[in-house]
Amino acid sequence: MIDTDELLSIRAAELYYEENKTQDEIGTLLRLTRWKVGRLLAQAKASGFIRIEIVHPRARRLSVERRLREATGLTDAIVVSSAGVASDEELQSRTAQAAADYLTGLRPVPRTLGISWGRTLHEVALHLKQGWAHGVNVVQINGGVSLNRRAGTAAATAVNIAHKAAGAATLLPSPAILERLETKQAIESDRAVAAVLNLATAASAYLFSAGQADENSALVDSGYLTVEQVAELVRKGAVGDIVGRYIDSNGNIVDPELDGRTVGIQLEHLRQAKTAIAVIAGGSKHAIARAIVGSGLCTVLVTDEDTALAILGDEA
Amino acid sequence: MIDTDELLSIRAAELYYEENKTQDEIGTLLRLTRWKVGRLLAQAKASGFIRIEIVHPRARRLSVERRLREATGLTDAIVVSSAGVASDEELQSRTAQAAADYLTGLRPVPRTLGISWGRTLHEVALHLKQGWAHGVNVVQINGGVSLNRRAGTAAATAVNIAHKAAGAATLLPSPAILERLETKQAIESDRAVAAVLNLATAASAYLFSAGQADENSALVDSGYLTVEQVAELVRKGAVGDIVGRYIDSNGNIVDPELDGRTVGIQLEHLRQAKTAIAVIAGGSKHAIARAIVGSGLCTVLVTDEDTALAILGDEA
DNA sequence: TGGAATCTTGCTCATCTGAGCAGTCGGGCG
DNA sequence: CGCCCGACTGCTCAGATGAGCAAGATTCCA
Repeated sequence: MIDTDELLSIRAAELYYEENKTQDEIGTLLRLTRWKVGRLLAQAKASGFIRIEIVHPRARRLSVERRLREATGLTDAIVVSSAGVASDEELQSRTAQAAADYLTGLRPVPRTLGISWGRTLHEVALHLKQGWAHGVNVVQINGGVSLNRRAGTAAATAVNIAHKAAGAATLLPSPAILERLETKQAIESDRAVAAVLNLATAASAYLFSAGQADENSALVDSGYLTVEQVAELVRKGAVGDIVGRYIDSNGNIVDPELDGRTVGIQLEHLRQAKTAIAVIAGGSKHAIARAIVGSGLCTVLVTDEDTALAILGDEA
Repeated sequence: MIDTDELLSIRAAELYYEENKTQDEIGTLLRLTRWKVGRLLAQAKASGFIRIEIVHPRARRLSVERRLREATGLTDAIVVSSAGVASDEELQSRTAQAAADYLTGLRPVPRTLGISWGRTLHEVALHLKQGWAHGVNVVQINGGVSLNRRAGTAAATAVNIAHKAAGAATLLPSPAILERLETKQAIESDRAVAAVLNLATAASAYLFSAGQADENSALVDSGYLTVEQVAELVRKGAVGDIVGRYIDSNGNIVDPELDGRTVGIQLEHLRQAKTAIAVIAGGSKHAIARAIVGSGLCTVLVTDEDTALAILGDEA
């Protein structure tokens, strides 16, 4: 009987959703009352036999967002759908778009926005529309790329975002990581750099991404770290970096010595920020995303469905 | 504006389907009238952004069935959903189940059912429930397996189906293909064999599957044909076999000489049958399925979604 | 076997939704 | 400049649907 009911609910669902017949008609066809049909349909939905998917690059997964907010205490969560996505690039592009949308709708509009740099942030900048805000000043919160061909992308991102919001960009004129602690301290005490760091500390909102801890890290690409150094960090428990600082799965600094040579705001500062928006997408960033959210490094997370589910622990 | 509308329709769809809010509530949230929301939703559906799938082993695709009936003139078409299917075995099992269901519901109940044999038919027999009908006699319509370890499955299938319907099974005591034409003629003129063939010709309904033309064919497995012989048939245009007879994509016999040595009812007879149910599943049988349906060799097709779409020419 | 507890069924009623229609807006053309 | 056509909007109204309820069926013990 229970088996018969299940089969009936499937037949009813077919007629209802595929043939869009009315519950009444289905009742006639299946020799049931329309109430029974309604109940079968409800049962089919409850059992998860009916899957409704919104297939669109800008579709979000509100139910996952809600679960994330409830499970983690995030102020806000934006989860883009992975439905019908072929490549990781597509996923990152969708997520960047969503971050741009979120930033555009953010109220109150931040007077000063602290940003990191990287491929993701660059893409967010691209997706922002001219005039997305008026008079938002942008300040870099960690040392930029300056060692090789990538020189300038960090600056470009900040300038781009500021420009589109009719605001000014303040760049942090410093490498991300210095070789010697003394050099780092010297740079930080330089008046120009110190001023930028002060501004960064006073930002009304932060926007940043994160990097996975492997040979494809942006810090390796930029020449700040070697593949071997990253491997060593992984051995020590690193899952990825955020504003240039490597953390483990609990959100703790993995290598204090290295961290001491890294220029930018402190993680503690991010933890206390009122608005800290993390934008993280892609299969390789599940671990770092989980670490960031788990240790309260952001108040808002913009990510893709798979990453969100990984954070929630629903391995699918 | 058109872009804005699309985005709005996605937002509305999220709220409607994921959060199941009422159109009214969505209207309030999005600052729209509820009629506008209704229209956005309709638009989202029409644009195909909303995909509703019924995920269940016994789910059917009624819309595809209808298209198939209309496009081919089949009396009936049963198409099982491929949603969430991992393996070809799963697909074949679902299809066999559907065939069993169809047979059980078939009206008028056939007095005599002519069947072929093979993995698919065997599985259909397994899925039939004890007492699926009362007093249906089963007769084999083509020569059975008898050369090797598989001996007996053909007979078992027929006996099983008949037994579960409280009827009698009549076996065709002959190999499928004979080496010499004379032997075949001799066998056919044997009184016992001729009687069975007569009975087969008079069956009120037929149920059969089909085999693809490659080295995995059941006829190769059973030792009736060698891999080389099948390869040769393919060269001549064979796409598969039905009741032991190889046909090309137009439904014509590929090798008349071979066909002359094959024991069983004629294809012409199947073409004229009032009820001829073909059960065909799996990616490797698209070509033979298309040939059978295209040349009117069956009046009812039970198959999987992918095969059905292949027949319709919607390469997905 | 009796009887209570639970589940199922068919119903009423309130709400939700889609079809169709008239008023309104905007843009193109005389 | 004004008129007309088409698209869009908000509405009425009827049909479709879900919540809640009471009666009937079923189960499960004692």
